[in-house]
Amino acid sequence: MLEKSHKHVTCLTCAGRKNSLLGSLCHDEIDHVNAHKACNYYKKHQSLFLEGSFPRGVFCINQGMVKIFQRGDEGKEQIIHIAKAGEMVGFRAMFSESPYKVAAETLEESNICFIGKDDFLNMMDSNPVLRNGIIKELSRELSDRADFITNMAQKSVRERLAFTMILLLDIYEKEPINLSREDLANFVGTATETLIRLLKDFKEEGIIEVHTRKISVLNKEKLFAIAGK
Amino acid sequence: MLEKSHKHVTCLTCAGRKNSLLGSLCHDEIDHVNAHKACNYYKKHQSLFLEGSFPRGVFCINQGMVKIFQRGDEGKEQIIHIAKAGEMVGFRAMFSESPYKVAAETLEESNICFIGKDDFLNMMDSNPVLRNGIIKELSRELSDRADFITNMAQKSVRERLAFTMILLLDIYEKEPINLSREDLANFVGTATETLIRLLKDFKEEGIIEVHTRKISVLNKEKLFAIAGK
DNA sequence: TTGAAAAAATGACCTTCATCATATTTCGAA
DNA sequence: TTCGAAATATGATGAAGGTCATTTTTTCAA
Repeated sequence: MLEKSHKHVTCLTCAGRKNSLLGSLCHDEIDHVNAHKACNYYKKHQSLFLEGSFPRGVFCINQGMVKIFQRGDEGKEQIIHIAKAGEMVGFRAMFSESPYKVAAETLEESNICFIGKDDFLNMMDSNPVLRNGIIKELSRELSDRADFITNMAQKSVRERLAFTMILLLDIYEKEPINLSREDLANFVGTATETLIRLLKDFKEEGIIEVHTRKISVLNKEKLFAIAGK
Repeated sequence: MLEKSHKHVTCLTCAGRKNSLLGSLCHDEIDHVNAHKACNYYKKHQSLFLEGSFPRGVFCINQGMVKIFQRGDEGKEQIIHIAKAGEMVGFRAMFSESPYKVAAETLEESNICFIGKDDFLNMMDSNPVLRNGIIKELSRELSDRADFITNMAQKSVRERLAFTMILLLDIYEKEPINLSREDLANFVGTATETLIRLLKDFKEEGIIEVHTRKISVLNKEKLFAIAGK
């Protein structure tokens, strides 16, 4: 259980920061962020921002997990990305100076800090390493999304599930994957029923092990083989 | 017919530049780009770069059209984007410092200039407007790709075709859409046969008019209605 | 601990769309 | 201008996967 008070989390000791976009900050910059940011505890299934709302800054995940998704015409969610500790969320729309086209919601209880738009932009102006890191990150994500699109267009649901599970292995690391069947289906881009049937197949093929909602991968190689490349 | 010699196209008079990312360049900068860039005439179906190759700079389309695509496992192309005059191509992979994950090929004869990586990066360092324009552009594209993914996941081929035709209207402006059925299918993400059948439906419904390969939209509103939102 | 609601699972059915085969039209080079 | 190749078009068929209905399991709050 995380600390529920809005206790200040300091960037200095933030475990995720080292390898994050803010890894390049000098002491002065960290002090400034620390002084100006807001820290918040989020329950499971709490919203960070909604589609259509206007970005006021960026969210920095200290602990927890956040799904980034779009709602299609009939309200079905399409999950675009799952962000974990150390990742920053919400800066894409901020740069494009337009309302969010995606929404963000915690998947589990989380500690998330908020850095105001002006503070962040000023920091970017004065810190070329941060700036270049962000450009690099945006480019990398564009490339990931091209893959995502091609997968969607050309692969079967079974192949996409394997691909998605490989992604989730990176996100959950040693932990078993802990997503609702619905969220998993909305990430793969399929119906919940179809997803459940495929999970059963994977289970019978010895690829995964399931304990209620938690999924552990037993055979990563098979997943790669199914996902193709 | 375009000029086939590798005659130098000057940025000063380049029609596309005003509204492009390079619109903010001052005289000195334009002179510098002009002096250092290479201009090339490309035939139809000529490659700018291949998946897996290493970015050495950016391509700037003076005239013509370029498809950006990925090849899936069985060699089928998925078109991610179609770039037209004024657009720059190839800078995403350059920033991410990794090989191209997409390929680029002309759809028609084109004049395309090339700016070397170092020249371009130097310019970005010294020109904040250019820099911010690029960050904004990258962010905008990320948002477009999220839409693309959601469409792929949740819409029928018919709906996606309508959506794609709306995109193509913007790209081709007053001109009729002039893409092979195969390219169109690879943009929508479907089989060529399915695409042809749907085009026939659209024709019978009075939404489009077809002269051999050229497609004119007669009823944009219906397209919007079919595409949904 | 229990009972109600949510999530997961299973079955039956049917639509969409990919695939394969083949015919027809268009294009481009000789 | 013609011929061969590529692109476009059409038909038949089947599989993948979506939808709806129902059951079973899990979760969570009283």
